[in-house]
Amino acid sequence: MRRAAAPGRGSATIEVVAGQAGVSPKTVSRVINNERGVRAETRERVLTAIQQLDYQPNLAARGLAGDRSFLIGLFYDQPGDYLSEFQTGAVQRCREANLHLMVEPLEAASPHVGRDLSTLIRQLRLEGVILLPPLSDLPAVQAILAAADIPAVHIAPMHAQDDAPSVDTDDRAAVRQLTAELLQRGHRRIGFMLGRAGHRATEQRYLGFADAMHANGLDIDPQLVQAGNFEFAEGLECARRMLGCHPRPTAIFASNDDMAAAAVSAARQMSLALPRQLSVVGFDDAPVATMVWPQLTTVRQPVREIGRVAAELISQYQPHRQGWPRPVPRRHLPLELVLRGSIAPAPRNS
Amino acid sequence: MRRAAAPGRGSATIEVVAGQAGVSPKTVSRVINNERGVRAETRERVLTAIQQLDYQPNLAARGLAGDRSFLIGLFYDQPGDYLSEFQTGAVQRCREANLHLMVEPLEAASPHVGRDLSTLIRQLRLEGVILLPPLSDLPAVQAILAAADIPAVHIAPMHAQDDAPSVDTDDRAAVRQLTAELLQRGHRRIGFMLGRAGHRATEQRYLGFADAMHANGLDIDPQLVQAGNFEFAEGLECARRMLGCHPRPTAIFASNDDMAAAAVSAARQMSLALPRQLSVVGFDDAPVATMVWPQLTTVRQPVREIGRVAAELISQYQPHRQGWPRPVPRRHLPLELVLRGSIAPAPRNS
DNA sequence: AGTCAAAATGTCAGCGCTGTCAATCAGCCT
DNA sequence: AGGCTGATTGACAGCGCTGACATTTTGACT
Repeated sequence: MRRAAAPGRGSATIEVVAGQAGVSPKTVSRVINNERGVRAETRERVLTAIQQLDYQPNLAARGLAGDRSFLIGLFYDQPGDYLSEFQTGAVQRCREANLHLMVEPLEAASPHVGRDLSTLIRQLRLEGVILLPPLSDLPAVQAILAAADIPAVHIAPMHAQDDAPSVDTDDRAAVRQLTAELLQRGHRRIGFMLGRAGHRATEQRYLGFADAMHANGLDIDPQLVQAGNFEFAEGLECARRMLGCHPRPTAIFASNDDMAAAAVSAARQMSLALPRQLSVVGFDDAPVATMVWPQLTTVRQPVREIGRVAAELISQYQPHRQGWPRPVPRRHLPLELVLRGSIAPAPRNS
Repeated sequence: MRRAAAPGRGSATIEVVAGQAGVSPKTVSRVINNERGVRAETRERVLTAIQQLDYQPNLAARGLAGDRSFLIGLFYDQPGDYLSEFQTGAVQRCREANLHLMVEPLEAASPHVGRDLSTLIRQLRLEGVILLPPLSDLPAVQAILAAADIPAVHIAPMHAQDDAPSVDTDDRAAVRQLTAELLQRGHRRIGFMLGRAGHRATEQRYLGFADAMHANGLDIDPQLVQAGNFEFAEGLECARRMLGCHPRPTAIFASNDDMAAAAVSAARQMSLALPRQLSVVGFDDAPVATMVWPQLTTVRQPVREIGRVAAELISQYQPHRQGWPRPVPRRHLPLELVLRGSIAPAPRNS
C-alpha cells in the first residue's frame, strides 16, 4: 500500500537523488551529513543532483532514523526587546549549524516550571536548551536539566553551574567604570536603583557600584539604594524617595534605562534642571535611552551577539564523547560604555 | 539489527503503552489523535496508561508517518516588543492545539526573501505560516505562499488577499476618534507623523486622521504631514519642522509612540509647555508612552491577543477539505483608546 | 435466537532516512 | 601476478508512528 506522494508538496526523496547521482541512498546520506569517507568526485556528483532536484532532506525522517531532532530550545520568562534581539542572533547561528530554534515562554513564577520545561524537552526531543535569566537560576529548572542529559547554556546566571557553560557580560566592571565617571565629576552622594531580585545583573551592577564607591573611600547611604525591579513605574517612586532625601543626591545610577528614564522624569517633575542639578546613568542602551532629554549615559549590551554565542556553544557539545569541552566554556562579552548628555559635574553647592 | 534504546532518554513507545492498556498500538494512536470511534472506557484505559508511563509521542515519527510536522512558522522582519508579545500569544494558542511555533527572522529588504521563505517552509514542512507586517505585502512572499499550498495568516496586511485570512485592528477608526478628541478640544492646526511606508498601519492611521479632519470641514496642511518612519530620531526632525511652521500646530498626532515621544522631546527643547502649548497623541501604548511627561494619550493594541487569534486561524484550515472556511476569516480586534495627560485644550491665542 | 449494519478494534506495510555491517575497490607491496 | 590494507560504497533492517483496510464486537431489530 503505497500512499500517493502529495504532488508538488515537499521535494524529492533521497532515493531520487541517489538515482540521479548514480549512487546508493546511503552515500547521499553521507554527503548530507558531511561524513568523511566519500570520494571528492562522488560528493560532487551528489551535490549536483541535490541542487538540480532542489532536494530538501526530510527532517522528521532524519530525526526518526538518527534519533535526533535538530531542534534547540530557547526559554524565556519575560518578552521584550531583549528577547527578540537575542533570538534573532541565536537563529542566525543556528542556521549555520543546520539547527532550528524553538522559542518558548516559561513562567518562572509558576509552580509548574519544571514540569513544563520537561514536557517541552521530551516532546520536542530538544538537542539543547538556552535559558534566559532568571530561568537559569531556578532550582526546579536545574533539576530537570540535570536529569535530561542535554546541553544547556545559561545566559547571565547568578551562580554558574560547574558543568554548564554560560554567556555573560562584565556588568560589574562597566558599572564600576561609569560610577567612577560620576565620582570624577565630583559626585559624592549617588543614589542606586536595584533591578529585579534573582537576576545576576541586579547583583553584579550593584557590586560594581559598591566597588567604585569603596575604592574612593565613600560609604553608601542605605537610603539611597532602592529596588525598582527594572520597572519604570517603580523607578519613579524610588527616584522620588531618593530625591526627597537630605542632602539630595546629585546623581542617580539606575540598573536599567527604564528606571533611569524614571529618574529623569521624577527630577523634571521636581523642576530640577538636568543634567546640572542631577546626573543620571542607566544600563542597556534601550530605545528609551535616546528618547529622553538629556539622553542617557548608559551601557550597551551586545544582545544579538550574546544570542549568537549561546547557539554556538550548544553546537560545541559532543553528545557521544565527553560532553562539554574542558574547561566548560564561559564566554564573557564586552560591554560598551555610552556617554551621553545625562551626566554633568556635580553642582558646587551640594 | 535492533538499536539499543537510549536508556532514560525519551519515553516509552506507543507499543509499550498499548501493552499496558491491553489494546493495539493503533488504538493508542486513535486516542492520541482524538479520533472518534473509541469506546469511552477504552479511551480511559489508554489515557491512564499514558499517564502512568508518562508517555510522550514521538513527534518525528508522527510526522513521518502522517506526513505532518506539527510546526507553524512565524516570520518577522523587525525584532522588538511587538514581536515578542505577539509570539507569546501565538505560542499559547499553539500549545492548546498541540502545535509548535518556529519563529524566524526574514529580511523584507533582501532579494532572497522568497527563496529563504521557501527553504524554511519546505525544510521544516511547515503546516502554516503567520506573517508579520510588512512581510505579508511582499510580492515575492505571496508568490511562494501561493505555490506552497499551506495556510497563511496575514497580520495587518495592506491589501488583504482574497484567499488568505488576516487579523488586524481598526486603526483608522481609532485615529479618527482620537483626532476628534483633539478637534473637540479646539485644535485646528494638527500635525500628523506618518509611519514607515509599506505598512497598512501607516496608511490606515493617516486615513483616520484625514477622515476626522474632513468630517469637520478642515483641510490638511501638507507641511504638517511628515514621514517619521516609526523612528524616534526621524520623528524628532519631523516635529522640529512642524513646530517651526507658522502658525505653529497646536497638536501633533504621531503614528506611533516613539515618534510621539520625539514630538514631546522636540517641544520641550523649544521650551513649549506641555500639554498647554502642544498636545501630542501617539499609537501603540508602548512602554515609552508612560515614560515621558506628560504621559501619552495613545491607542492600545491587543498584541498578544492578535498573536493568539492568528494561531487559532491557522488551525481552522482544513487541509484535506476545502481549505479555509468560507468566507475566509478576517478578524478585526478592538483597539482601546488610552487618554492620558498629553492632550489639553488648544491654547486661546492660536 | 438470528440477522445485519454500525461501531470498535486490529493487522500490516511503509513514511524517508540512518546505523550496522558486509562487499567492493584502489593502491601498494612482494 | 597475487596478496593485503585501508578507503569507499552498498545492502538492509528498523526508527515509532499512522493510513488503508480487514476483522471482530455490539446492539437494535426481527
